[in-house]
Amino acid sequence: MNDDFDSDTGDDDLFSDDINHDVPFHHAGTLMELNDNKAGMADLDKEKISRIIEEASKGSKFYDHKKKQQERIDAKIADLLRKKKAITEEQLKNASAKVGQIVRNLEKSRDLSRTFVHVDMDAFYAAVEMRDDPSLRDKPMAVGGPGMLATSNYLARRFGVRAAMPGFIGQKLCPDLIIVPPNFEKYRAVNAIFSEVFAKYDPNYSAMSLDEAYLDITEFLRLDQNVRKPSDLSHAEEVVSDLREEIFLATQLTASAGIAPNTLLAKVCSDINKPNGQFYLRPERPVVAEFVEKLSVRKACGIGKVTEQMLNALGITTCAEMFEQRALLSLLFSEISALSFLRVSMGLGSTFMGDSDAPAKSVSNERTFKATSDADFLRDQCRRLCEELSEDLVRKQLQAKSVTIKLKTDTFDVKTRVRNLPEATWNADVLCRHVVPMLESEMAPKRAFRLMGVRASNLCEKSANQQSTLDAILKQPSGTERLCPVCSTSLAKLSLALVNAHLDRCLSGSQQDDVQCPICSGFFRRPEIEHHAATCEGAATSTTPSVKSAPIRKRGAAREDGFVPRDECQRKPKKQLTLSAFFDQRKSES
DNA sequence: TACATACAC
DNA sequence: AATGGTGTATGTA
Repeated sequence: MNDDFDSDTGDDDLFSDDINHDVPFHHAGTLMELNDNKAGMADLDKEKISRIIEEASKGSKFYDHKKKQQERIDAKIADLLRKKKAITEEQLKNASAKVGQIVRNLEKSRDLSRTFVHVDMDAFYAAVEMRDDPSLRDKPMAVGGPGMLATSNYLARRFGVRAAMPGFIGQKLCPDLIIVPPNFEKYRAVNAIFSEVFAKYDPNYSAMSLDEAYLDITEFLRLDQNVRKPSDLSHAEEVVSDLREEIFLATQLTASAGIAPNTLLAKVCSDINKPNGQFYLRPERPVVAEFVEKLSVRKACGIGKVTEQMLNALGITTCAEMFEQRALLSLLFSEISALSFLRVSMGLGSTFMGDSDAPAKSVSNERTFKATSDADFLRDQCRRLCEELSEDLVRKQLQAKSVTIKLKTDTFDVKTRVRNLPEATWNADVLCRHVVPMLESEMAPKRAFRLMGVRASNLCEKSANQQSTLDAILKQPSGTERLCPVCSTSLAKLSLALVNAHLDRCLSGSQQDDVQCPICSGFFRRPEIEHHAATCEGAATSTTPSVKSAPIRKRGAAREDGFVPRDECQRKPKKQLTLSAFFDQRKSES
């Protein structure tokens, strides 16, 4: 058992380890290589799969961009190795002493007293689809669209088909692959069910996405009075086994879990016995030390593809190696990075859970489209993005003091331009007035874009101001031009009650199937709109567009596994309740 | 401050 | 026909 967390002075072999000094870089494999850092993909024919992916990608702009990107990373690595070469023994020795002190302090801060669980639903979206369509159960399938796959079932993974892979590549890897379009309403409903189970074990559980959450079950374990049958399992294991069983009973879906004394380790552990399994890491220092020693650095949350390559170039693949090189790392990387490496290599992680309702720092809206340099299209797109962003801001009761435009060229290069606003706003027109000029100064006759995005930042909570804003609208004498702050349609012809109804609806976010009446701007369910329109049209004096052309308010198309589109992963609508309450109050006043 | 990069999901 | 969207943190100049 290597138990050298305490060793404060650097290892002697730091000085003798010249193995990698002269190796330029050795990031492994081909450019488009399969990412197999994923459950269910350990023992497949990586060579063949990578070749197929490479074949399908070669020559594309995407591929060229990846190549350029990799060249930049290689240059960074070369830089790193040059820096390493320039380090003297003297410097290393000093660094060693400093790092030793930090290690001692970190060690003193180690807390093994709490029990964290990371729960991860197995191939969540795919599992839901298979549950509801038995004909899919014995077939390789994935959830997503032709553009991008959100997740795949375990059969498909055997072919190398995985999340974040475009559908057409998936088809090449697995000609029989069935691609099922996502149904987020359903996934959210399922999530709501097993979230109740989470809440039973930890009312403060922290959801990372629709299929993943952290729980701190310390308190639950303390209070748990259940008499359990004698078994080999520890209390924590029994409890988590129960939790997974409850999830299964409630949803017919399996989950995997990791149990550990901090969130970092719990996350790693949930992957070990996936699918439908759990792994318990006993909260004892030697156990943690041994576990972490063998761990690939890539498994740690926060160490991604690029950092992994840099560490690999330094001869570091495991956490044990990372710990050995702690002095070197403290010289080559920023303080923050070096510290986080050190914590990972010591098996330290967060022992409290992130504030689940921390205020958002930014809100954004972006969309990919067929690459174009058409100025009118781009301006139009820009306006649309601003309008949708505005809705989002109003719904969240946030105003922005800065706005950023993001543009991706047809060659996949990304540019962002930010502008500070004279005053905080959520108004679509104001956003647009600032964003469009930034867009225009990036447009050039030969430059085509494939994505545009708008981001609001420097946010301030606007609950107090909200009242005055809405008051201002509502208090305008009827007959003057009143515009809805959300959808900007004129509310001039509406009675106060109808204005309220409109705002209430607009602010709380309309449902997918709702249709907005082009005449009175009210929202109606599809079955009701025909009837409503007839009456409304009869009452209206001006000529009106046909109901068929009424704007159908649609949420963005949905994906999974992080590509949860707009609004898919929202927190509980706490704010909306207050807002509705506010309107209810107003309605009763009038 | 402004912008780019890395990362998670 | 052809590689996503949302959000946070960090590095750098």
